[in-house]
Amino acid sequence: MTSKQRILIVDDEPQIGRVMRTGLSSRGFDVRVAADGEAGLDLFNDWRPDLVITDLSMPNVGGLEFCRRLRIISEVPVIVLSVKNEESTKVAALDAGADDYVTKPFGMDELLARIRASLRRTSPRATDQSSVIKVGDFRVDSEAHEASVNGRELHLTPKEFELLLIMVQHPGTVLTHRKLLAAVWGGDYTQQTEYLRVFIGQLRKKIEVDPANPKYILTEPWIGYRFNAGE
Amino acid sequence: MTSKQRILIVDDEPQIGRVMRTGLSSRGFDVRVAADGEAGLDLFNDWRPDLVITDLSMPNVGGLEFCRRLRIISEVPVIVLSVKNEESTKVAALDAGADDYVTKPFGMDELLARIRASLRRTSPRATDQSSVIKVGDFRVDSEAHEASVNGRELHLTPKEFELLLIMVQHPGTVLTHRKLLAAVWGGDYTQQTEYLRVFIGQLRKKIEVDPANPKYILTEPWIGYRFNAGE
DNA sequence: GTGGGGCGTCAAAGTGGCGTTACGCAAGAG
DNA sequence: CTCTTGCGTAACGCCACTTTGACGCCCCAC
Repeated sequence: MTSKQRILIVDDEPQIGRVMRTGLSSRGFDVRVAADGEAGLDLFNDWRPDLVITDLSMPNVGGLEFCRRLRIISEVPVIVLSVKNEESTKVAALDAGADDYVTKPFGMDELLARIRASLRRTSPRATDQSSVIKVGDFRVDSEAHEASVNGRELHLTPKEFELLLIMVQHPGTVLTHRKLLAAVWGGDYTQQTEYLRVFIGQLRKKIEVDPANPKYILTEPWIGYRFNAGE
Repeated sequence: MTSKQRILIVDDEPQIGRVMRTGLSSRGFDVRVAADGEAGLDLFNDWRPDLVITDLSMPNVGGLEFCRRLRIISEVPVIVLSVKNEESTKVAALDAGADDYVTKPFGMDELLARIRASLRRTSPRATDQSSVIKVGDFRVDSEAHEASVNGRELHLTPKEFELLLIMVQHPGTVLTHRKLLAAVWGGDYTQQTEYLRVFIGQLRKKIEVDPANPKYILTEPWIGYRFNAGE
């Protein structure tokens, strides 16, 4: 699995930092908080985050100065938060190197969308928009419909591919006949377990080292199948 | 001295377009205006601007649909303007591919600062002004609507040309039926895969050495096509 | 020991995507 | 008006994939 995207928050108000930290963490980001510009620059150098969010008004090194100094050492995307809605302030922040300026109060969904937009520019393949799933020995690209095990390319038919896709999306858990059938063939086919017998068999022939003793797709009798990604 | 930076404005309200045109022109930008999404996409292909500003609510192809279709063919920075201040609208626009979202009414200075911030990200590729794309054995001039393979001039119809243009812009990647249809025929034709069968066939007859064994346009069964530009 | 149900395998029959060809229609040129 | 050119549509054969049915194996209950 690709490692989490890192976001550095620079804000001197502890409660705001905490709210944002939990909000962003729950969306799969790795988040750290610095209390002022100095600490922010230090932490940036040590931790090398993928994106920086900073408040404009801070003690010691203010937001503007922070942006300028950060821009000298990095081109990391920066989003500035502020209560000020004056045009001159926005212009100053953007010209200091900020990529975006968001006025408080703001919604978490908007902030997340602006984060996605900024990350899209600098690390196009690393955002959650990416269609590639890596788990264990497997790599599956749901957009290109490509899949591989331990680097070996697989030539899968559409149904085989969808079946594998569901499995890599739920590694380690038991997938019932019903769930698998509904996901691949649609809700009207939840009784047709014979489809699974055939297609699981073909999938095993293509992905297992020894199809007679499967290590990836395990049978859970009377229930369904369990996917073990390896490692 | 490099030539002026080009900005395309897509807006159906003439007076707004005119105001922004004069405002941006006086700051040294080369500005053109398109009245709706269709015209915007056509003008984009011909003129290859460095940045696009679009209104969200337009007749025919709306701002969201415009963003999505533009994103298929280009990574150009896009700023969306709108009177709507709802968070869900902002999120939809940003996730449709917009880089920034500005709520009307807005100040010209702020817009200019946001334009500078967006251009800053892509400015190193300022030579992208050229409308000529060279990749592998292909050379495509989107402004002159000329294309050639290994120096051999191609006589392509408009649809054939647009199809080839999308492909040379995404060499090596899988282009789904849906994407190709949306890019060439528009979002209402994403089911008409028979169009692709016919036009891909005609394109192959014109660009492939052996159309029966294509080396440039490879078919990815059930998914779409992959363009291989050749070394 | 015997029988039944779930599971795996195989192959024939059916379905549907793809490439190809042909034709009708509309728009523009002469 | 006629001719040309490009676009949309339908039909057909080929072939890969899906569906279906048949059969054997294994486990477990009886």
